[in-house]
Amino acid sequence: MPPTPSSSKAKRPLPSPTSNGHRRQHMEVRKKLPVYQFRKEICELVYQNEVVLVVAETGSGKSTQIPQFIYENGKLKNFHKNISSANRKLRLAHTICVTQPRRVAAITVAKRVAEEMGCETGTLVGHRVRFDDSTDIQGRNTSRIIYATDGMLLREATADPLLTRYQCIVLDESHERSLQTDILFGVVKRAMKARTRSKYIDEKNSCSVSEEFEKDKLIQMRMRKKAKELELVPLHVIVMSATLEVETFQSYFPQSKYIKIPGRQFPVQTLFTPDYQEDYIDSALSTALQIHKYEEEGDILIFLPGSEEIENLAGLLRKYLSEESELGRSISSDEKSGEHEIKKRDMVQSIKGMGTDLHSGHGSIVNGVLVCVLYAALPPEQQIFAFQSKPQGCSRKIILSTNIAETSVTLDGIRFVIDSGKCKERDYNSATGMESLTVADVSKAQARQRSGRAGRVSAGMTFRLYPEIAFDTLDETTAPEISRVNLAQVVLQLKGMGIHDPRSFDFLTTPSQQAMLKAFKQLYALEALDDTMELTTYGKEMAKLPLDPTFAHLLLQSPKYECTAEMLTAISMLSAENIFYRPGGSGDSEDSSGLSAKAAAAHKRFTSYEGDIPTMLTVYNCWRKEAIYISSAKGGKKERKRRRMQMEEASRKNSKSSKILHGDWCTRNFISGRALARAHDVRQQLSEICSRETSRNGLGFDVNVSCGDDIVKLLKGASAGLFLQAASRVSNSVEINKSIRKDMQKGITNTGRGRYKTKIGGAEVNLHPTCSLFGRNPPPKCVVYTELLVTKRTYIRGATQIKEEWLAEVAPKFFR
DNA sequence: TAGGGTTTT
Repeated sequence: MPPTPSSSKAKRPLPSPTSNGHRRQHMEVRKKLPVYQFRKEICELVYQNEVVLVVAETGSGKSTQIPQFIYENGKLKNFHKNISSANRKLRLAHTICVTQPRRVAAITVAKRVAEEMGCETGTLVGHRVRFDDSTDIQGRNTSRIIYATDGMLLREATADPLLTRYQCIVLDESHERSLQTDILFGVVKRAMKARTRSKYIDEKNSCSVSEEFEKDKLIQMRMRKKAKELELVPLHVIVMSATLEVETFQSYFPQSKYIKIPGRQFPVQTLFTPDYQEDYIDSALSTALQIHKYEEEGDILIFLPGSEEIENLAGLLRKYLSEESELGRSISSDEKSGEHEIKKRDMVQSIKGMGTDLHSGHGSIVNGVLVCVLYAALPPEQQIFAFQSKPQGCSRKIILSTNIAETSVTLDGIRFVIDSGKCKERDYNSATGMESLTVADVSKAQARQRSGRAGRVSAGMTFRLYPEIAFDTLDETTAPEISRVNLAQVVLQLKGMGIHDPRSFDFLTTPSQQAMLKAFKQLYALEALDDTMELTTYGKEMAKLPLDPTFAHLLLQSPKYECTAEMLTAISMLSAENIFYRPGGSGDSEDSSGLSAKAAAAHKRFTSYEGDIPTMLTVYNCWRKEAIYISSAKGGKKERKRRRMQMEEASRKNSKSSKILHGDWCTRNFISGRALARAHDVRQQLSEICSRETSRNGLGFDVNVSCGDDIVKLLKGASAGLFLQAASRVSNSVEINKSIRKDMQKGITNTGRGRYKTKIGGAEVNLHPTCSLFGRNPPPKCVVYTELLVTKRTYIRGATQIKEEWLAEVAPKFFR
């Protein structure tokens, strides 16, 4: 059996659950996993210690097996002998919660474990992710092993900081150091300290003396008292990590014990280039062609930083593969016949039944090689080529991917990895408050992770497009996300949990004080915090919303401007991934350039003169009017089947009307169906929270208040919500006139310029080309925006036109 | 005028 990382467990064909025979079969498979031999040792460690660190490489089976060992061993349950029968009835602290950084992993691993245990998902084993909670279907509290996203457990901790339901928390994939996992570390430690029966050694006690810190100590004492009253059993924590970063975790949990479990990987030979490469695209191209020429079989995975590089290289590969083969053929025939003519023939064949009319370029075979691209912004229909097995007549697959293939998805059959050594990295400058996304060197850990992708099916090879001395200079690990983002939402979240001073929160890696301060300032400006940095009533409302503070404020301002229904839609759409699908590509194939024109034309009908907020409304409203969609957000298999039938029925009924199915509507309009569906789900969740009574932890306002066609109300609402992010056009007349004259000479009539200066901060920014205002002539004098990001230039996105004088009206404290 | 890695509530 090849080693398989956790997230793909459920993809393997499995016998159907429930029968004893099948359970036995599963048992055989389980016994072969490296982790199985350690089951007794693991259980003993967990039983005797409150924190256990498990270091296990890919393919050990840790994610699926360890929670089952703990459950089956049952020793932890013995703690319950000591608790009162009343609490036993409450079923407190019976459950094991395993957190995952990604939704898909939580769902698929839960499914796999349920199959191994011979039950349906949602019974003994369940998953809990946003919009999809299988543990909620058959009455609460049935699941004893819950796989949840770490964000979901974090939300739960807001209402229940003691994590009363759980006896054991397993923090999986800790080495990834995602924002949510990192916060969860502190939250779990807090609950553990309150529930422990032994004295907790607190290494942080001596270093902080702030008043808030004293308040936090008081709260900790109260939590301890409550835990005692509830007779809560001690909380056991298992930290699972794939790489050896034990020291970091051990100094964080000084009382922890640690166990190392071998993984199951085939050996991967690593090759470096002798010198630094000037152009990694060119270098990747020749490496891939050489592998293809000299190596018998095995698929190739190439890691590149972004979609642009990927589409470029894909175009080059297709071109060279067809030409080289032709060239090779003509040279060999040349030797015999002396002919020099290189025949040009169309070598590109479409795979029947796989491609859509739209994007056949992505799934095409060139001389027996399937070149496919993979990045998150690519619609799922386009991504499938990378996952499907090779079609007939195809001997090799070359996949070009971003770091999505590092952790988020698994690809089968990879024997060769080509690593550019580059990735796009998000960073945050707390001095300017600007986020950036730029090409950076990968870390050693990342490079190893990439190499590992070649050793899943058999021994593999990895080709690093940089010299070994360059590898030695790389950072050991990537900086944790918490040190690279705007912390406003983190601070709001911690405040919402009743942590008075987030600066003294027990972080695994404490973010910079400057970044913290910046977040405080932003929240203060939004009036979420008062002069004493205490959460205001308004701040408490903001914390109830699963949104960035900017969007939370935008939504909470909407009732005042009578545009709640509209803002709900706009925020849901803007906080989703890219709604508009723009077929990428180098433009070297006619196919792709024609497609981007088609997409642009399709998008044009949604474009509003006033900018992105009204544009998003138009897309959503058109979709509601023209497409048939039934949400599949909640419910199990049966429920989904029922909904699908409902949708087909609706489609039949609507056959006479102009309504079409969701998928067709999205394809026709070059809209990402997944993003739109998600936006719809987000909208439903937000409006549920908004309309729920305040006594039930809601916000208690009418979500149906609409401004109708009164766009001024909407734009004023946008001004009030986004006043911190306003910018006015740079009107350097000399400069503008010069460029207009130049354009006129070139015959360009569209002389609109989208250059702005932010009202607060005074940064020079540009309208991002994906803004609906991009290209408007003349561009608006003043805009508000939802995002500011530095890539090749400093861009604002989500821009909407406002009137400058409104700012004084909506935020008099800031503008006069 | 010219373009965004990945994730989550």
